[in-house]
Amino acid sequence: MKVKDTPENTLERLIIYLKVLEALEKKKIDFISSEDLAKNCGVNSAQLRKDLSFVGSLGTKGVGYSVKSLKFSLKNFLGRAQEWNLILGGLSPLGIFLLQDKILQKEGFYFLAAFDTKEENIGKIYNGIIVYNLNQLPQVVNVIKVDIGVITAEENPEIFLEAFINQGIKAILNLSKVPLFVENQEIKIENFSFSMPLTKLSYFLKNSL
Amino acid sequence: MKVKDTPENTLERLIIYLKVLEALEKKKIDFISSEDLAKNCGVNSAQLRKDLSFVGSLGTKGVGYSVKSLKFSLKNFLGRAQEWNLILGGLSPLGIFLLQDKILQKEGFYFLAAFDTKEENIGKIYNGIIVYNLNQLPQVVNVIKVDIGVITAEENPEIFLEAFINQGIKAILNLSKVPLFVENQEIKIENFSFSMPLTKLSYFLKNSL
DNA sequence: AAGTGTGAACTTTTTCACAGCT
DNA sequence: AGCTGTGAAAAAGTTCACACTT
Repeated sequence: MKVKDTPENTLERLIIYLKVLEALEKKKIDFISSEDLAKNCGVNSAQLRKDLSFVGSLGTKGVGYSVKSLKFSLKNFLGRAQEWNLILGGLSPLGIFLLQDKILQKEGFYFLAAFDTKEENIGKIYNGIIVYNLNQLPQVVNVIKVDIGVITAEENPEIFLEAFINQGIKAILNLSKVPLFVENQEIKIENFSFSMPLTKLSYFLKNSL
Repeated sequence: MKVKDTPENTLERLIIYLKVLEALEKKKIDFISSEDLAKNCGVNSAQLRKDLSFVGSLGTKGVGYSVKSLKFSLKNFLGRAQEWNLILGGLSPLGIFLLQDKILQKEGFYFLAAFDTKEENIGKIYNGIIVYNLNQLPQVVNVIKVDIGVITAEENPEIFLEAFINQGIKAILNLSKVPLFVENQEIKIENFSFSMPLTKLSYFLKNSL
């Protein structure tokens, strides 16, 4: 699959580089050195160059990097040159927010359907996206190609995880309160909640007296 | 400040352990071994025990860990035994969502004020939280103790960052599109956007054909 | 002259394995 | 007998430093 697997930390930094490059592009910056880009990304230039070496030989010696073409290479490498189909599980306030907001769409992530278990929510429509009963998932998966399942349920998120996995969904973003894990290496779960970065900050504050 | 600094990855895992312990407590589980807890947290038991050793000697040899007291120790260690005061910068849809939702409150993070630069937003009230003009920040900071500044601006997030730092705020959660960094080691910025975990998933999907 | 790409040195993190406590 | 806590070994990640290209 790959000569050397990209480490998790490198992957995270590559995503940061991509975002910063997008901002630089808006500022009409055409070329940048590893030194300058690194400063904008909170790393040192050796780190940045080593990280980029996982993607390829992307710069010009003596010159630096083309912002546009580096951005292009990173988007490709990260699977962000294409669009992805999402479904949502659990109609919490956060779930409804994500359906209504356009941020994810702008980045190429499209919600195609939502699922819930509470009868009163079935049939509701948010931003053109229909809420189905979770037991209708097999039929929906039959019709559309689902890439990523996003779990926003406030209660029993594992019910949605199980249903998603049973329907062959391989990538899960879990935004519920409780982190979820599976043994199966073919399935990737990303756990996130706002309390993660906030707790890092509370730890920092507690220890910086 | 500390004998040995807690590594970033350990810190992140400790936060996961805390969340999982909270879930176990709800399931009325009183005691658990490192082996079983580790399984629930997606790590191996040696990792978990080593991580916990940064917090202290928390288990009982031959027995395991008390769910309640381990949770308590972790909360204390992570600065989550106390409440924290937040202000919000930038009245985007995400910003409004965070003001209105109660998730962060339930975890001990309280928004006390919001700030924006657009005249039409000043004076609005969400969930009892008043939106001030950013130039009123000094007066507000004079009256209330602000622990964490949360940036949700869609445009020019750096304006809020600068204003927050100028007012002595040391902890920043940046939820804007572009990651922000500062040299000053006394200030801690956590950058987060949903596109981080989603891009990790798109990378995974792209490479698991 | 300037700045990339990368082996080699160094540092940090993870895993192993077992002594020691209950 | 069972499971923690932790030094020591192994693995992984970061930084250095310089050969090499433009």
